[in-house]
Amino acid sequence: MTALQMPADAAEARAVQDALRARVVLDEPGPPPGTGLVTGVDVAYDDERDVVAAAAVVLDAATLEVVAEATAVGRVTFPYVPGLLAFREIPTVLAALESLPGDPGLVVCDGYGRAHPRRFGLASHLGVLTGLPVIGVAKNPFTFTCEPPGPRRGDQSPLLDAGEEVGRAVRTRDGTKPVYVSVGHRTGLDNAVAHTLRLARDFRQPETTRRADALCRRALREATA
DNA sequence: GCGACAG
DNA sequence: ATCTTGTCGC
Repeated sequence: MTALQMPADAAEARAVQDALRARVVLDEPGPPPGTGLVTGVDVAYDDERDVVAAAAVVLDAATLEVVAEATAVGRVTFPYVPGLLAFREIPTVLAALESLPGDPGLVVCDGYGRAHPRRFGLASHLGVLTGLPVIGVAKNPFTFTCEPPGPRRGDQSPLLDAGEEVGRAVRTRDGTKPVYVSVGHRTGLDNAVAHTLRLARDFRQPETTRRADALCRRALREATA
């Protein structure tokens, strides 16, 4: 496990990303969808008090039942800067992941992996630091472009950065806005999309994200109260 | 120079 | 991310 480097400013943060990018593994397919464990991670903030809470929720990939969960609370140590989200979220997310009783399996996080100005978004960063397979599922296209996917669940279209496919817009529910999937670490894009569709069985967002979102909000509320 | 911009 | 009521729809 590589330690997180906390840069002093944005320029240093970009340098860290450029240095770590070479460690991303893109030639592994990743765990087969529907088997083993999948872990959702998410973070909630109280900007008034500078408090951040993270949650990691482990699901059985076949049944989507919760099998373990952990939370961590910390101080905000980096501002939100587009392209540098990882430095704001990762310290507390790592603490939550390390509190889990066992192996997390595939990690699913909010935001992007390869779909990033320097090809090193949150999902890539988290993957390199932990060594785990990680994918990113975001709720909007960031700075990238794509044709709208077809209207039905499972329809998808490439997410493009100057003509290069950096992710996929995926319709997880008929007639609802797509989600944006990209690879973080040790996972292929087609497999990441397959995982996303299995996890988004009942709602637009993956069940991992929904569970982690609810848990980190609760942890923040309890830490702040 | 200006606007846009994961969470 | 977060601030926030009611409201439309399955």
